[in-house]
Amino acid sequence: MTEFDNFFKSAFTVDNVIFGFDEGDLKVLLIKRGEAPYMGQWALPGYFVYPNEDLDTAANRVLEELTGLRHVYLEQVKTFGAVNRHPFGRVITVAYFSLVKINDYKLQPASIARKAQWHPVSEVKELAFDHFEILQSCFQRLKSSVRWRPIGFELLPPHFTLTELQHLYEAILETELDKRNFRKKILGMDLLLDLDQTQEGVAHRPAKLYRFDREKYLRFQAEGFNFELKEGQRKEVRKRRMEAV
Amino acid sequence: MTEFDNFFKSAFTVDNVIFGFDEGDLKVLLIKRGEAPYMGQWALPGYFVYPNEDLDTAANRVLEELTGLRHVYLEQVKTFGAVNRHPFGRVITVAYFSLVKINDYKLQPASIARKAQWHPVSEVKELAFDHFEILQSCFQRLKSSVRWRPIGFELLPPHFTLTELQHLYEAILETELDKRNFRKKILGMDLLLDLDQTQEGVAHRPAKLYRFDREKYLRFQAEGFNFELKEGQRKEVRKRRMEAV
DNA sequence: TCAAAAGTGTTCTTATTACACCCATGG
DNA sequence: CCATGGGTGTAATAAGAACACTTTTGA
Repeated sequence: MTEFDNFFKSAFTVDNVIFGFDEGDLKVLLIKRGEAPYMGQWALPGYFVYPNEDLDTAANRVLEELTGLRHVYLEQVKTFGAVNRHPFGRVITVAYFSLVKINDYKLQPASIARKAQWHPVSEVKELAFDHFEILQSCFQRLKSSVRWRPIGFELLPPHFTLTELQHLYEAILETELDKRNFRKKILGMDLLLDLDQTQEGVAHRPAKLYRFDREKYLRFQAEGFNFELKEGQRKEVRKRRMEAV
Repeated sequence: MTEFDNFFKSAFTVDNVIFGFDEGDLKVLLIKRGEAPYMGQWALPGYFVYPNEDLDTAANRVLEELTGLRHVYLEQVKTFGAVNRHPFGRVITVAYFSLVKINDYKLQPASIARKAQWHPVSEVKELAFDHFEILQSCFQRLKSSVRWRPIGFELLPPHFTLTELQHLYEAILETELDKRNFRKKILGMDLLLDLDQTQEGVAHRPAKLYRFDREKYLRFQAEGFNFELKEGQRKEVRKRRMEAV
């Protein structure tokens, strides 16, 4: 076993791209680093994985220490391991993204959280380490995941309007969707529960409130359900597709 | 920096699910382990990542040492890091799959390759470490990737018939495709170059040979091309989909 | 009564599916 | 002349895309 000893000198971390949705914008929770390296720069929340800790556990821990949230949607995206990506030595990082209801988020007292702040994804330009690249990868993955699984709901409060849901999809997919077509499709999926309630205190006709019917979704999944939300196609861009059978 | 020293005691490997296509079957290249742990069991080719080596480089190295092949399609899939997955200590592994033209493969003299062998993916039941789980993940990823990018060609010789291509898709997607619909779609994508050649030495009408027009694909990509090959739908299974705009 | 957002149907076009026969070749 | 796989078209159905006006509420 001694022949392998030289390999047991590296470390790995998890980094967590925590997405939230607020004021019509997709946001990401960043931390202002209080220590070297990259002191003073914004970075993704992340930490070393403890020796007795699984990767998913570590990602959940990072999330919980920062936000207090548990049982949140979490997806492993990609591992980044450029040789010199970390000044302390060889450190590879496993990138995750998670989806939180932004109003559930309470700043935790942990020191790491002292300088945490939500940033619109579209406005983030630079981050510590290779975190900007990680953010890009996770955002791309979110875009694609959201079209195949009904995970968008994880970003909304339990009760939401169809317009809120549409704005969420528009923010993630970076496109505009047609209101009538969107509603037709979403309601046609039969995954939203009409709560027979309406918004209150809005200066216009109040919208109906819905919630995601998770139980029904699980049943559909068991039957081979296929959730698919396509990217909006700009009229000018003719799409080439190949679909066999 | 000493506070982190305890973290720099782990290692990471890459494991490579090398897919090939032969005799109508999707195959995976496995190695019979000649040393502990799991001596005598079939395993995925993989090795520790060297301290000065990027992850992709390591995956390519593992592939080249075993097959002699370079410049092969390679895709990172997922990182596996269960605490006790490796008996030597904390070792996480970054799983890749690669696609090779099985006839290009020549067994390399490297000792690691001494017991390498192609196995039909569908017949693999058990592997060393958590490699069976890794194989499953990579196979699922291949299934999904092959529908979105024209990577199937990587598994075929440079010149192929439409029937060969169809069989390849059928093997990967584990479904049957309709010959006429398949051809209509594939040819309609305008990505195959008719070589004005036909098969020779077959006891039936010889099929035309095509090759993948990579240059045209790159041009299409630049223009926002969208390659999409859908899963064949069984008639009995009604598909539920949601597609907005 | 106005502003603001909610809500709603139809038509057109495109893509998918299902399906069966003739063709060219080697043995 | 037969066995084998190659090659082809059309019609029916389903999904996607485009598009504009009425409704409800609070201020």
